[in-house]
Amino acid sequence: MNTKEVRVRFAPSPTGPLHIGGVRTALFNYLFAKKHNGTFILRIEDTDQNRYVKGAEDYIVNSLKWCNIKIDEGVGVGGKYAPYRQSERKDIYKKYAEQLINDGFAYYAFDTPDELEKMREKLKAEKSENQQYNFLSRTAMRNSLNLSQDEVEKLIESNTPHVIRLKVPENEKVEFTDLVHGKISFDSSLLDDKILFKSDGMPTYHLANVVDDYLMKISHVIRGSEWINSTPSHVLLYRFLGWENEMPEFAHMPLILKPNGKGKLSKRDGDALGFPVFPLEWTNPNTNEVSSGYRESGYFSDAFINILALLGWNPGTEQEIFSMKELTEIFSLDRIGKSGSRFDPEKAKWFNHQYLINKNNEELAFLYQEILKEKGIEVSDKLVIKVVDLIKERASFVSDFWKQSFFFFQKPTEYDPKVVKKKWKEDTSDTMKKILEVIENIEDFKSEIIEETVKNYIEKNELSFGKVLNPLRLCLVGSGKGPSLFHIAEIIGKEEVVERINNGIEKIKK
RNA sequence: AGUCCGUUCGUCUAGUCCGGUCAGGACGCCAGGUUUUCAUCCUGGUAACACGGGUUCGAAUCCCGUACGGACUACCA
Repeated sequence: MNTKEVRVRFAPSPTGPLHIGGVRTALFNYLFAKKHNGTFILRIEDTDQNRYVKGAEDYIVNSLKWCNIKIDEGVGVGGKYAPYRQSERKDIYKKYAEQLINDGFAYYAFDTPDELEKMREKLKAEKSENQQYNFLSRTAMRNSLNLSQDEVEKLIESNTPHVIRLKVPENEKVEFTDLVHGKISFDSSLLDDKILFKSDGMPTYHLANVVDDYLMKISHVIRGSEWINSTPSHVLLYRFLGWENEMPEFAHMPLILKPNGKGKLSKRDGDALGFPVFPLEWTNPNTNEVSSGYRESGYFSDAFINILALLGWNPGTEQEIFSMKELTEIFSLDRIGKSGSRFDPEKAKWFNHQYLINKNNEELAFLYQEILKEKGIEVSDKLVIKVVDLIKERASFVSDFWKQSFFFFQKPTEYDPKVVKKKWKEDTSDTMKKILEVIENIEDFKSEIIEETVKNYIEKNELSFGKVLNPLRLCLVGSGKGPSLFHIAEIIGKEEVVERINNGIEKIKK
């Protein structure tokens, strides 16, 4: 391991919302940085003007904020190596591209899209192993390797569209050590002459990311494994630019796969998979299509982070619940797995449940109050706290609270027919009438006292618990579910209990 | 098609580097227990080393091959 300062970057392109794979990449970078007292940088790779999506950058920043992934340096916060938006660094890249040309490692290419297509078709027809622009095919193309210097100058002066390509050598072994996968090697003959500079005056990702990583003194490049195949081109760039000794270390993380089996998870999956792929809800600015987010679906951000942290990484212990702080203390790259993982919505739910039951009642009540207000229910925080305490173990999300507790706030409007059929017998009305009397006589309407009184009555009259308590629950709740009947009774109060029993006697008929 | 990467219960995974406990945990599912009910909870159960060779006293672990999966092969990142 080297001892240089850890500086890592998360470098998304603003072509749309971040999906959970992107968030995980950001998270792993962040955790690695924090673990080593390093710096986490956000760099926006907006070199493709055509794919730019309005609002995407804000979305990325907001997502990281929600996740509690704090940006030390970069877009939105600034820093020593500003600007951090590649479109604003445009001029920097040109210099290096020209340096590569002067040193014989790159060249101008004037081929039109048409000509490129013809070349590929021709090679295909010849059953050539690949149709790349490479050491073989470039000899027949319109580029500065084949044209005279005069011609090249003339073409450039007359503003002929052109690109700058990397001159990839033939038959060289290009190797790098990946911190996740170990040594990976490629034969340079299989690499294509990557475009470094596009005809629109923008660099491509390949040039820009190498230049920026070097200038920003990035120590480790942690990214998805879809980048493995272009890494040798990057290694070549570091070498040709004379930066091989300062080259960052690479760690390629396994991809997050679609749960149905096929392929990597993609932004375009939206809600098609039956679970959100985005951290925050996203409205496509072009189509106005809305895709759901984890935040809006009721996930706590700390639970969400916990879920993501364990996708493709594990600490080697049996602990599964981790705070962000714990993660920053124990995270390490060498415990990142090699194979892709599928996201399991069921387990995600379980994680949220764990976080939910560990939250304090005040916080949950505060969140639940918003829902109650929307339903036009105005009740005291004190009451909601009591309710939450009784029902939180039965929920995975705050949004589950209503169906677990509506009966605290309103009378049942219907009675579950199945339960009615099973529990409401011929003589139940009479039993309820008697229970009603018993309840009406309770002075101190506390759950323990209600329970004691009712149970005493049952025993004294040789009734069974089920025969009394089940119909009673039906009256109070409308179904056969819910927390302790006596707790419910205490919270809704004697008057309400009496009213609901009367309603039940009247409305529930055999 | 080529290149690169990968493959342990249905899913997330431990164990692999440094061969040697009935291959461990979690989610899910199933059963039992607790409960006035439902849920939670507790206990138990279900279920995996892709395949074939080799090396070895012994292989999930090392080597080779096959199969399968994935990524990449753009003037996208």
